[in-house]
Amino acid sequence: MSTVLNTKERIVELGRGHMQRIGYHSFNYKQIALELNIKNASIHHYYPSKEDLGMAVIEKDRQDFMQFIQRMKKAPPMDKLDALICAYEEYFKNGIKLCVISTFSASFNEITERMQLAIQQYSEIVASWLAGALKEGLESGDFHFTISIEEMTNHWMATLPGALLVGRSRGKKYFDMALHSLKKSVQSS
Amino acid sequence: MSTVLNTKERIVELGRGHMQRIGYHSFNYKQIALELNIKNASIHHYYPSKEDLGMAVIEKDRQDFMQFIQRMKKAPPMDKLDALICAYEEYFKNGIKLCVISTFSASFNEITERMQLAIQQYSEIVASWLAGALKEGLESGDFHFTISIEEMTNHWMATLPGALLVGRSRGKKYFDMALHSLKKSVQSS
DNA sequence: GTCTATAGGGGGATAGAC
DNA sequence: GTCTATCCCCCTATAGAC
Repeated sequence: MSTVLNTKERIVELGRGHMQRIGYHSFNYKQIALELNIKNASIHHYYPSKEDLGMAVIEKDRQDFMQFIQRMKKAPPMDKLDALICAYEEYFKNGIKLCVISTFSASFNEITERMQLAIQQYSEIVASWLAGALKEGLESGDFHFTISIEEMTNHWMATLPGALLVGRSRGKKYFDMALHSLKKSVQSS
Repeated sequence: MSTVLNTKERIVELGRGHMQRIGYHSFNYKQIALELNIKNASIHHYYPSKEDLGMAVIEKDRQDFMQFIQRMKKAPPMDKLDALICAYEEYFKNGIKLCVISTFSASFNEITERMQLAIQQYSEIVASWLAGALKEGLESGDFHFTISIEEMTNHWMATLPGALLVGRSRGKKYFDMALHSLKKSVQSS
């Protein structure tokens, strides 16, 4: 399944990584151009404006998440959450990236309305999936918590990006601790 | 106690607000210049480089937090946490600002080492104070939780900025919910 | 589809007069 | 301290050749 990416796809992949590491606005075309050994102008051939590339990054991440949902469809609830946490551990390893949603949320007041809307919609997809997994685990007896599913969903939605931010300022120990606490939160509260 | 600010102080205050709303790099001198009815060059008189202003913002916020600590010194533990939460509610009201620590954490990979260090140190101050308040409440019987103080501290350190990010993408309802859950976390877990 | 060349704007920073 | 004027770099974006 190791797919060979064409130039357009590689631009999105590289752009996504840079944006997650340094933010949407600090990212610039030159970084990608160097890595792909092409010129700035060539990137504009695929993505005429930076907003186009930003939208493509959001869309690609959303599609990847939809595939993730599919892959985990029949997995036990705890495996679903573990897989999500694992994704965040990978972000941390690869340069303490933020997730795409928090990357654009951090710049929310300076991105276009189209991008804001895309992020809002993407957020709801993640939240819905999380709520589903939590509900499933609660009903199967795998999870034990007393707060509402909506609250627990929100708890996860806030803690995952929060852990990455804390990891940047306070280091890996506290990033790990936050994820560890998060996992425990579905086992008794 | 309503202090009249001089120009240098007003620059820091305005700069801090802008950085919290749109991020350190997106912030520029012109915005402040317009608000103060002075020219770009005049700001450079007070803060020769943008890094100087960034450092001043971090330092000012740290000092404000130290004063906050002093003010709350004799308050009951729950009042301390309430006051902290109240500060975050104010951030949300005033343009969904991020706190200063998460503002610079979001740009952590593209600020100077001096600024990174200042943010790291500031983070530890906040964490220490939080740990102290949590310990106090635990010993006084005001709080009830079973995880370690360090874990609960970290939980707060991650959730507060996480709530602001979630508030940006999902709206006030979920920001409020996150803070509400946070408050409950010291009352039974 | 990739290149060279360049337009065009933004923004940090400095020099020097007042 | 504040101004005008200007430098200079960076970055997005476009035009047009190959």
